[in-house]
Amino acid sequence: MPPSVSPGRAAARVDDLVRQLRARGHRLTPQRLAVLRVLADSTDHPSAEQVYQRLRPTYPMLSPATVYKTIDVLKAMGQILELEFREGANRYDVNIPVSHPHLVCTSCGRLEDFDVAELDRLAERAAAATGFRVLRHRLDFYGLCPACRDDRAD
Amino acid sequence: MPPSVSPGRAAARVDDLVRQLRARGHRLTPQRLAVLRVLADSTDHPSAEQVYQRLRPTYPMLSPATVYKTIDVLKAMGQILELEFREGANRYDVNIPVSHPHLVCTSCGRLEDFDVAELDRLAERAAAATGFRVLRHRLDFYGLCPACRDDRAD
DNA sequence: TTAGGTGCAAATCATTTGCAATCTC
DNA sequence: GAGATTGCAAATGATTTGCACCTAA
Repeated sequence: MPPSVSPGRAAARVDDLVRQLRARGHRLTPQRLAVLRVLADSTDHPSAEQVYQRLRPTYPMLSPATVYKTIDVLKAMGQILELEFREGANRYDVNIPVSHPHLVCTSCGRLEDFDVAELDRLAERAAAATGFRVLRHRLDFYGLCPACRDDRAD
Repeated sequence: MPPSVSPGRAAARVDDLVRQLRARGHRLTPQRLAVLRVLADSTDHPSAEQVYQRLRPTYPMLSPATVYKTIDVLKAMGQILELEFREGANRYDVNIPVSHPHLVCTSCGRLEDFDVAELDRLAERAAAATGFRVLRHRLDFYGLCPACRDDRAD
């Protein structure tokens, strides 16, 4: 069973997203609502494929393309954070849709948040030093999570 | 004309890589040497395709697969840093083959180094706080480089 | 009624791989 | 001469897209 956020918070986030979709003239289909619910309920940064797999038992008619298209709409609204990976699928976070650091286990794929207060200051410094207009960032630490570290009997 | 490092430094790096290849029992073909030279001579973090294009005039017989395979060997030796991008090609740095921060222009693809002294400390803090064994990291700031910022008439 | 949405299947595109021919050592 | 390397072409795999049908508003 994948980890989830408190039911109340997830529901509130879904309501929030539904309101924003409607405000943009989007429709609310059962498939789209189901995708929103899975995303809002997850803390493990699922891939599109994982969202699809979690919904298949309940929505056998769902297609992967619909999951991707729903994610596209959320991206256009700036309401989902996409973590791109060339090998393996992209991972998503609809609960904290702005740039923030992560720890990534290169063995099992576990992906968790990690707070770094000074990041914004670093971004400002980078902008000032180079003349770039910095709009977002990505800070990932890659390695082995506790479980995978122990498996490798160190 | 792509930016390049000082001829002496690039040549020394090529010599270094050639030595390491030989030590591992690899052979030195004209194609492979040419790829090493382009990589060592570049500061703009070229993609495999860009390496291929830069060599085509001089080595019309070269194939993209050979560029990829040479990069694979360098990866196995830990002598090249690979920056993965899901959309667009991966970018490479053979001159500083360890994790270090970058600024990335999302408009023109410009990619340059940026030093952040406190990063190692942050990595240690992340490791201590979560139990992960942190092996490498990635810090990218995304935005508009000075030229692209001005183009958008702000 | 009518855009927007869905789902299938085909297309995309950087990268990888199988394999016969060709080189380096 | 042996084994690594090359280059072509086909395969891969996550994601995107075209399009006929459907359905929420």
